[in-house]
Amino acid sequence: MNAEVILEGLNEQQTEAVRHVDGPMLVVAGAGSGKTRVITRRVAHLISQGIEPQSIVAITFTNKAADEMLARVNTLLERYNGQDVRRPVIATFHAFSAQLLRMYGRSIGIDPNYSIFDTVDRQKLIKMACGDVNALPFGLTAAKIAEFIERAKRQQILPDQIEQLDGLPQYQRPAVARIYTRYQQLLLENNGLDFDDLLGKALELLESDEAGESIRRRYHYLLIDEYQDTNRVQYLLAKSLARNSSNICATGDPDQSIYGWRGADLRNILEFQEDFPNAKVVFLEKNYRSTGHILQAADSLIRHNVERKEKSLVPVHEQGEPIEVHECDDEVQEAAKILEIVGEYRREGIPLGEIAVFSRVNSLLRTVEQALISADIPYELARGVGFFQRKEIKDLVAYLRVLANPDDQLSLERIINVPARGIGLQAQTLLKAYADQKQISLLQAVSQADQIAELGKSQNSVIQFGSLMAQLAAINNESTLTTIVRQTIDLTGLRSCYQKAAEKQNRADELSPVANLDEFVSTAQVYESHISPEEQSLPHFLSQVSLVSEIDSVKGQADRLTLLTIHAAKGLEFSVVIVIAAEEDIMPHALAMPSGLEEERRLFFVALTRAKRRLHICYANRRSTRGSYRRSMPSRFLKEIDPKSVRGLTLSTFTRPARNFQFVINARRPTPAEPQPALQMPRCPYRTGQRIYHEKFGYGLIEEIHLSGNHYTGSIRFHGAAGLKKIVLDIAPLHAVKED
DNA sequence: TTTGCCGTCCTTTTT
DNA sequence: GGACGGCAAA
Repeated sequence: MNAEVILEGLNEQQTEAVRHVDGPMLVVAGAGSGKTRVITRRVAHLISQGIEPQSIVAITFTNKAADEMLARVNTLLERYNGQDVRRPVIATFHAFSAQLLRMYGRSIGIDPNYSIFDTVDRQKLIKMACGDVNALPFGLTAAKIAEFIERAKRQQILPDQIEQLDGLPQYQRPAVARIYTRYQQLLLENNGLDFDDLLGKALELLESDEAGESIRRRYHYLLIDEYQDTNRVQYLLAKSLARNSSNICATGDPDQSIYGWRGADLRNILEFQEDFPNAKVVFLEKNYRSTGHILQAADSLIRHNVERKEKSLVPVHEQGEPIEVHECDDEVQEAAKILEIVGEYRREGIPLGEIAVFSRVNSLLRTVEQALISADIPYELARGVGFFQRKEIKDLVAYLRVLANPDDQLSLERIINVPARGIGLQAQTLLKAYADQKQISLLQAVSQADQIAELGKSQNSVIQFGSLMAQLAAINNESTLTTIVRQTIDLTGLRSCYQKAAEKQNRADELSPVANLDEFVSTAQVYESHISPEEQSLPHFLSQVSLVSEIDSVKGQADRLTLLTIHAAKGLEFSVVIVIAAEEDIMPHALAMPSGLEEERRLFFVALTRAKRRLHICYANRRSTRGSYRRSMPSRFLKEIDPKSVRGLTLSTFTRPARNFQFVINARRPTPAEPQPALQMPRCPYRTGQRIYHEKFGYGLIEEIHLSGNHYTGSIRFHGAAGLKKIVLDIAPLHAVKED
């Protein structure tokens, strides 16, 4: 056995981390310091030391990272001993938890065929719960309630402890607690788990005597990447898993913590040494990714964070070119600028796959997308409405979910009349009542349709549907995955129904629903050919489908430009990076402020450090959002970057004599409940060109006014005022101006 | 039962 | 400016 291959090309600190075998270790790895390399090498190293691959668990942040790591470890091991070895477990927290629950869940009362309920399913269930407990807290939508429940679960708050949940108004707590309770019941009845349940139940499992111990006996070496983005439950999960062995290796970078809103707790990484007192700590500070200027820019930016452990980025590459900032009039010009920049690099021979465009928000990427389409530049976008969110795919998956988990009533309700087969709302209500009364599942009620005379005209349809499901269940028992999927598409009539719809609209492009269904078949095929026989069950496949994210589908093709949100860009690198919309209210985002300033800064830091050689940042002076234009100001972060490493930023960018202020006039449209007058906006008491006086900012000129929803917005130009503020103009008394 | 139209609401980031 | 829910008509 020759360990040289595994340690080849590593620096001193990296080698130290890779060679560490037993006991806790924390690797604090700056951006671009070869962290992934260290983890993969360490896995290979452990195996080379005779440790059983199956006893190693490596937790990654995305499925994509997991796949890549597995591929890299395999390559290393092939080079190392030339033969196939059994694989370590490399997965996300969610996927790993899902697998544990499938293997051991029975011991805590979880049926291994459970469905995983995603955000959309969850909302539907919340709505049902609201109806069931007869509560709809004022001003809260199902989505908001779902968010509160999600947060409660992440903090391990049960319904009767709801008072511990902050952010929820006192008077709404009882109602939310009741909805929460009912929601959990509904999940149980559906034999379903939501994303947070996967983690929570896995923790419960690990804390149960019998299963917990056998899991700990099975996994001896735990590696966790992106440790700075773990939440409380994940942290407890890690601690519990490593309880006996203490073989936990956490890697991460506090400066790249960008998931606070999802419950990530920076303390987990900052207090690692207190949790594991004898932990070895390794710092990786040499940056192998970016040029000096890019690092200088990123470093000077992140130094503005107060809550931070001081750390440096030491460049090994040359200075390179300064980063470039581009001022644009509006988003159209910004898009043109992107095309110009991309065109230049292409002429230099840089492949499109080495170039990426980042945005703080998804919506702005769609504007860029339009420009790329018209310029005929191939691109890849982690889209908001991903493949698995498409209607036809969700329909198909719902069928499969019912097959795998007959208790999944939610999915059954989705497809009972899709394609339309004459089982309307009335028939469905009858069936549900029948099921309730007989204490059976909805699917069982369907199979007994011949005994429900009240169904009347629909009875025959329901009977036919019942035999269809029985037929599919039989196929499910005796066929391979791909066959099941294919047969489901054909026998249920999904194919023909979408085919007809397509013919009607006369659109047979590659994005057609039918093509998507076929695409799903090949997904199943790929899955089947890559996965070990014992994992080829339908539930297993479906949980994988539920846990994939948009970023997982980004393939990084050599001939395509990549469009990403900054969050999705984490962990990736590109030769050329173009960051768009570096503007106040977008980056930092208005909704994250003011408490989220440091996380927003870290986000911008992550964006900058993805670039290897060239970095471009664009901002626009005005930008159209939901139909109308709004003034925008360059991001404060641009000011924080060391000017020596920037080109295109002039002093005047931030010190213009006149400032534009956005304003809002509170002018509520009367609600229908009010007797008078008709639904009409009051006339705006201000007009463009009007001069107004503000106590603090002096005289200003109204430049634009437009109606937006229930109020008027626009911008005012004040002379000599500093910084961007939003102010509120009260409609009455006329001309009274208040600061917001 | 299905379809289409209209009003409302929201607009961050994702496993 | 877009998605979704409710409601009315076919």
